[in-house]
Amino acid sequence: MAILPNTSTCLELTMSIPGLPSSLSIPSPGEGGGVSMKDLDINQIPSGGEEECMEDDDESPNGGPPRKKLRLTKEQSRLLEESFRQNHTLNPKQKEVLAMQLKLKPRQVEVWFQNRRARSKLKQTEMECEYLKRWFGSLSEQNRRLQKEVEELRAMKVGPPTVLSPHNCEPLPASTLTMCPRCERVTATIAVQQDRAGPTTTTATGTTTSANPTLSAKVGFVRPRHPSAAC
DNA sequence: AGGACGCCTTTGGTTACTTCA
DNA sequence: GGTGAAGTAACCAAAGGCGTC
Repeated sequence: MAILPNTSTCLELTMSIPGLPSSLSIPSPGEGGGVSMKDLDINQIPSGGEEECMEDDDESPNGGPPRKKLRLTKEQSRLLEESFRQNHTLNPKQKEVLAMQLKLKPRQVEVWFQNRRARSKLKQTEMECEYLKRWFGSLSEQNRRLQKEVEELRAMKVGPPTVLSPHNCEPLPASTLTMCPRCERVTATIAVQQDRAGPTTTTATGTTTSANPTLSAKVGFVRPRHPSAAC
């Protein structure tokens, strides 16, 4: 059975649905019954027509009837979601069972899982994108603060921070600061020269502190969500 | 080699919403 | 202001190609 697509009106089914009488028309929203297209379950199988849902007539190689659009029922979606929560992939047996349960073809279940995985991944990517944006924002802010601090230090005519070698405590050029590839923290030792208060030497694996808060130099940053607490 | 499977991209149908006469 | 047609965007099932095992 095939109903010619009728895209000009929503009052009639615009696709052929196995098991659905061809004369079936759907009242528009507002018409008697108050059933909207969205509420209407076009896959609802009329009594006696269940098997036809699995009818293998939608493979439309060249020349065949136009592809049909299936809309899963709420119950089917719910069950699929439920089983997706338990397992993101199905083995053939699970697929078969689920398909039987849902009165769908195994291929349909397979496709649903495929699309569902894709949606999950998209969502995940979007979340990561948001996270990176926020991280970038906080780094920019941190950078801005540090620049400001540098300005302040320069204004106070304080010499540049001296980095001491962890081995012999000899001063190192700042360019030899190394960053841990894993946690991205600077691991050099930093001595901040201070007027009057004398040098404050700290290990700069994270933040340095100083008696004078305005002279504290934050070196490196703690990347959020780092898997391990310590380097 | 070839079959099964998953991923990716694209296609096409449906629906909700907006605009305009 | 209410109404219906046309246009548009978003969503999603499905197809097809490709890589991997």
